[in-house]
Amino acid sequence: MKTEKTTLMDIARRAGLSIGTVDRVLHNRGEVSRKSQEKVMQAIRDLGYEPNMHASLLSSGRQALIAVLIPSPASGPFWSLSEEGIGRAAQATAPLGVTIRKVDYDQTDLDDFRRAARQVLDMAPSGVVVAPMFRHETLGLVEELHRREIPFVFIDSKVENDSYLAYFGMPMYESGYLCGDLLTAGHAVGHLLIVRILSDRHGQSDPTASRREGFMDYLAEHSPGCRVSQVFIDPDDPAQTRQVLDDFFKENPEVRHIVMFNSRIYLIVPWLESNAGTERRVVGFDNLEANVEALTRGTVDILIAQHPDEQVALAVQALSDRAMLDREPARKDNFMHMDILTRYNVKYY
Amino acid sequence: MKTEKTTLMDIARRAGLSIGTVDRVLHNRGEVSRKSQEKVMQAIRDLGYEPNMHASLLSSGRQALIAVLIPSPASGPFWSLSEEGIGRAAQATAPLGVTIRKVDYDQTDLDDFRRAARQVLDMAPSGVVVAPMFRHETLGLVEELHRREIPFVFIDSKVENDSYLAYFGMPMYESGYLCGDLLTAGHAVGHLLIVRILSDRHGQSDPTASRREGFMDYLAEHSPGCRVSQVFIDPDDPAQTRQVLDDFFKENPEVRHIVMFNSRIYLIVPWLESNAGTERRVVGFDNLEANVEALTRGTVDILIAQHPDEQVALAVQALSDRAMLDREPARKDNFMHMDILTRYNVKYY
DNA sequence: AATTTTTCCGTTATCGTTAACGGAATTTTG
DNA sequence: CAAAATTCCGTTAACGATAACGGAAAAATT
Repeated sequence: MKTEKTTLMDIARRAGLSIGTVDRVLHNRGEVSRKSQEKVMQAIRDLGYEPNMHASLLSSGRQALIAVLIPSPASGPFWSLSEEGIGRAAQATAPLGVTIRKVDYDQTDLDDFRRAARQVLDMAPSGVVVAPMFRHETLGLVEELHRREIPFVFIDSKVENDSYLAYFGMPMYESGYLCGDLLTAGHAVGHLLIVRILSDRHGQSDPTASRREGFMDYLAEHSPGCRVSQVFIDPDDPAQTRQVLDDFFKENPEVRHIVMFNSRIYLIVPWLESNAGTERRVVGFDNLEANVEALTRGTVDILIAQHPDEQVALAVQALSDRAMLDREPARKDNFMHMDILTRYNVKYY
Repeated sequence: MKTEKTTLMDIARRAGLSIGTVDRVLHNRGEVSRKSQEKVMQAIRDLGYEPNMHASLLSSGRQALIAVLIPSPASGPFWSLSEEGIGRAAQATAPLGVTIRKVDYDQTDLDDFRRAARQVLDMAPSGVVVAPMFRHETLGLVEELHRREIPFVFIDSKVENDSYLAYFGMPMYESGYLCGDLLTAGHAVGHLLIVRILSDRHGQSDPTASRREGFMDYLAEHSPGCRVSQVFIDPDDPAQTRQVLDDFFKENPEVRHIVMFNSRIYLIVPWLESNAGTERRVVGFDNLEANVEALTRGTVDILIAQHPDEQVALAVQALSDRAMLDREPARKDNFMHMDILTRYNVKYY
C-alpha cells in the first residue's frame, strides 16, 4: 500500500495548472477563473489531498495569542485550580506557536472586570477564553469580539450570545439532581440542611441557583416529605458561621444531612470537626485543596467536581485548533464530567 | 518584548560556525571537535534555543507507525470500548505523521497471541501499546522489543519488566476498596453476594484478584461481621446463571447487596429485572454499553469505570511524542481515574 | 617529505506551503 | 484601433531544519 502523500504539486499537475493557482483555490483568495477553480477542486477530490500542516505552519509563520479572562485566584480558591490547566494547555500548544496570556479580575469588582476586558481587547488576541461573572459586561465584551471576528470560548457558564465558538462547563441542574441522590444515598430523609453564603441571599444572580433547583426536584421525586432548612453564613466571619450552625443544631439536633451548592464547603469544616461524634452525611462541590483535605479526613463524604483545569485546557485547545489549523470544535456545547469524589478515589484525580 | 525565535542560523553565527555543525551537535552525530561542540552548546544556552518542530518534521520527513496490541472486541465487549480511543488518538496524531495499526488477538487463545505478537514485530513499528493477557508470552515480546529498541507502553495491566516507557491503568486494589465503600454506602452489612465467572474459579491469573482483595479489606475494616457468599456463573449459559441465582436467593432471601469485580455485571441483569420488587444495591465495573443501560434503568446502582479509551489514547500519545518529538512522558506509572457512575451522571461520560 | 587517512566543517538541495511579484492574455475604455 | 485596465496565472524566494556531499586542514603513515 503506497501511501505517498499527495502534495500541491501533484494536484497542480493533474489540474494542468501551477501550485500558485492551487494555493489560491485552497485559501480561496480569488484571482482564479471559474474553470480553473473547478479543475483544481476536481483534482483535490480525485487525489484526496490532505495539507501538510508542518509545511503550512512553517511557511506562513502563523502565530496565535490566546487570552484567558478569568476571576483571579485571590478572589477565592476555586479559580486557582484553573492555573494548572492553563499551564498544561500552554505546554501543549506552545510548540505549535501559541502564546497564552492570562488576564484575571476581581470577581466582586465590576470595574476591575471592565479594565480586564479592555486589556484583552487591546492585546488583539486571536482567541479569548471567558469565564463570565458579570452578565451585562460580558455581553458587551463578546459582542465586541464578534464584531472584530475574534473567536471566543465560554467556560464555567455562558451568557446569552450565540456567536461563541464553544462552551465547556458542568450541567448545573443535573449536578444538583445528582447531589440529591448522593446526599440521601437513595433513602428517604426527614430533614436536611442547606448552607448558603450570606451575600447570595439577595444577590440577583446566584450561579448555583439552577443547581439548587435540580436538588429540590430530586427531593420532591424521591423523598417527598423532606423538610429543607437553610442557614446563611458569612464567608469572612468564622465566628458568625459557628454561631449560626450552633444555633441551628441546638434546635434541630436530628438533622444528619448537610449540603452546600457552591465550592465552599470547607467553610463549615471547622464547625463539623469540633462537633464530631454524630454520624453525618456531608456533600459539597469542587475539588479545592481545602475541600479535598476535609474529604480525606472523612469530615466531608462526597465532593462533586467539575475540574476547571480541564475546562480551561479544552477551551484553549479549541481556540488553538481554530487559529492554527482552521479546525472547528466537534461540538459547540460541551458538558463535562461530574466526577464523584470520595476519600477512596480522590487521590487519583 | 521582542520574542523573535532564535534559529539555527543565530546560533551558528554566535558560535562562529555553520548551521551544519550546529545541527551535528544538536543531534550529537559526531564529527565535531570538542572545542566547537562547546562553543555551540554555549551559544544554545545563551540564546535559549527551541527547535522549530515544523521545520524539523518537514525536513526529516519522519513518520511513525504505532502498533496497538489488545484483545479483540469479539472476545468480550470490554475491549471494544478502546476502539473509540484508538480512533481519537489516530485523529490527533495523524497530522503529525503517525499511523496507528491495531492488532488484536483472542484473549483466550495463547497461540493467537503469539501470532499477533509476531505480526507486531514484523511490521517494525516505532512504538507498541500492549494490553497484556498472557504473562509469559508478553514478557517474551517486550524483551524482544527492548532488544530492538522499540519503546512500548502497557495499558490495563503490566508484567514484570522495567523497560516500558509508560503504564496507564487503574489501581486495582484501590478500586476494590472503593467498591466496598460504595456497595455498603458506609453502613454495616450483614450478608452480601459476590458473583464470579466460572472460568476464573481455578484460573491461575484472575486479573480482578487484587480488586477482590481491596474489597475484602474494606469489609474487614468497616463491616467486620459481614458474611460474604460467592456464586459462579457461566457467561455462555444464561440458564445456568438464572438457576444459580434462583438457588442462592431461595436460601438467602435477606441478601440485598450484590457485586461483581469484572466488567460483566450485565450478565446478571436479566435475573435482577425478572426478580424486581426487592430493594437491592448492585455495584459493578466498567461502562460497557449493556452495563450503562442497566444503570440507566436503575437495575444497577453504581459502576466504577476506568475508561479504556482514555488509556489507549494516552498510551498512543506518549509513543507519538517519543517517536516524533523525542519527548519522554512526564510520569512512567499513570494511575487513572476511578470514575463513579450513577444513573444521574452517566450521560456526561 | 610525500602520501594516505582521519578529522572536522561549510555548502547546498530538499521537504511542502505560502504569498509576493510580474507578465501574459483578455477585456474595457477613449 | 490603440491604450489602459482587468483578469488570471506561473515563477520564485522565503520558512527552519536535515543530512548528504565534498573539500580543507590536520594527523598518521610510508
